[in-house]
Amino acid sequence: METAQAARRRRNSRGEGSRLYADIVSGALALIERTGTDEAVTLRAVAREIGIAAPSIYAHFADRDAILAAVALRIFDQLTDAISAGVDGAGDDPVERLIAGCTSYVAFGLAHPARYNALFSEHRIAALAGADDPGQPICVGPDGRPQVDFGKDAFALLLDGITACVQAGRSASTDVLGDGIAVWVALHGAVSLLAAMPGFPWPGQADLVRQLVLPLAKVTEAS
Amino acid sequence: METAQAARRRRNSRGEGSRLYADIVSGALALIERTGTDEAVTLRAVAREIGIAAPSIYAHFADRDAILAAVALRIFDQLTDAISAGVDGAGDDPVERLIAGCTSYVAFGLAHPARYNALFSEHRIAALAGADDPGQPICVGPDGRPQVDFGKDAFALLLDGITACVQAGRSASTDVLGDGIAVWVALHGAVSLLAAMPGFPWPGQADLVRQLVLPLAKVTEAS
DNA sequence: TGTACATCAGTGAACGCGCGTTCACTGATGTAC
DNA sequence: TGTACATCAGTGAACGCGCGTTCACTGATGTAC
Repeated sequence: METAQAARRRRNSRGEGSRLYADIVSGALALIERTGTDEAVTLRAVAREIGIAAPSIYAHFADRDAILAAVALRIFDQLTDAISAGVDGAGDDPVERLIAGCTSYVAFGLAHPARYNALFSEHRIAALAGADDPGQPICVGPDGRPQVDFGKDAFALLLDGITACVQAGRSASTDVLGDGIAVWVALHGAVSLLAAMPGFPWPGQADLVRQLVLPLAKVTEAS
Repeated sequence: METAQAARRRRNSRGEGSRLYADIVSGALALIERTGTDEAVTLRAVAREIGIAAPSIYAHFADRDAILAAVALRIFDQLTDAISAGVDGAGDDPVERLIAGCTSYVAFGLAHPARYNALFSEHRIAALAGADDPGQPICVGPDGRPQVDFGKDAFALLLDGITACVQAGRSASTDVLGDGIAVWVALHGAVSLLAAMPGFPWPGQADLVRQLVLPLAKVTEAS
């Protein structure tokens, strides 16, 4: 086990205390990446990682779950960027752009399983009310519990992709939201199950993505 | 937090020491069910739960992961039974039987999220070599790591369901194994994502299952 | 320009807890003679 | 049939560890006068 700790960091100057907020998130992310699981994120481990005393965390986060929620928001940004990059590199055909975005989603999840799992760990959502980043998009769900529009940007990209196919006459979808949910569910299943059962003889990533997305997004043959 | 502990259990009589094996698995399962997560399964917590001293566990399990692996095997049996019951109660139409089995899978996962999550927790498979139940189906995966044919029975039921549709002319599948994998991936995604994001406006379970399974299993209209 | 002071951004020691693991042990029960 | 003994199925105390959390504190820095 890693016992080395970061060199003591320089104290932030006055008015910049909130920079520690970002450092704590980065430290937690580094721990997740290095250990492969968010179980490694404890207050003391994060403090060790970034070279501060453990109680200093309380100035910025109510508890461990608040840290993990902030980490999840950052990872969702990375995921959204990866999808955008995949779509942008895929040329003009709307079906190929949709497939490229979905492939990027699955590739991100399988290339960074620790990060991907951290997105969907238990009780992540309800904990977000504890974080103190004022820019966080916190809202209240239909059941009155605090909720964040987690993954909204990534999901919007998916809906855009299907809509573009419909407009180009390449998808028979009459319910883009419903079909988008089905595609998202299937892609999440692919990442989750392939990561959990690496020994199973899965088909290749690219084949699996096409096999899932084309029927669920109701893609039709090119005219 | 629960501090009560089970009454001290009666010592097993000679030659029946292995009954403690089953009691440990039951205790771990009860902990998972009560707390909602397999993080609650520690050697001491399991010992408290069933009224034994913690070191007694070492006679039957090498470590915590070995317990969780045995628990997962038992849960897979429960899941398989639930699917069978769903299929058996669905009449004669092969499509409806397939849908019923898939619906039972999703319903089991959402009704028992703690149990379902325990099936796919990290590193579950590699740990199985540590359990001492002689009847355990341990084999070696293509990468040389120990592996169990986890969920084999449940997956076989799914393949049977698709095959029956093909034979009745109700599915256009030409690759039952490949399409079965796609359906399984999607069903797993449904359970996993709906459980992780309860605040999202998901469609109803029955609708979602049909939406996923009918296209992925290449089900055709009734003639 | 000097200086007292309030505030910010943390520190360091200590607490009590549950954990995995070890060790020597105990007491019932079956078995060899 | 009796009895010594080996074995089985555990126990109970103790260890060292990392954890969350508390408390009083420190030292640099900006600001009012």
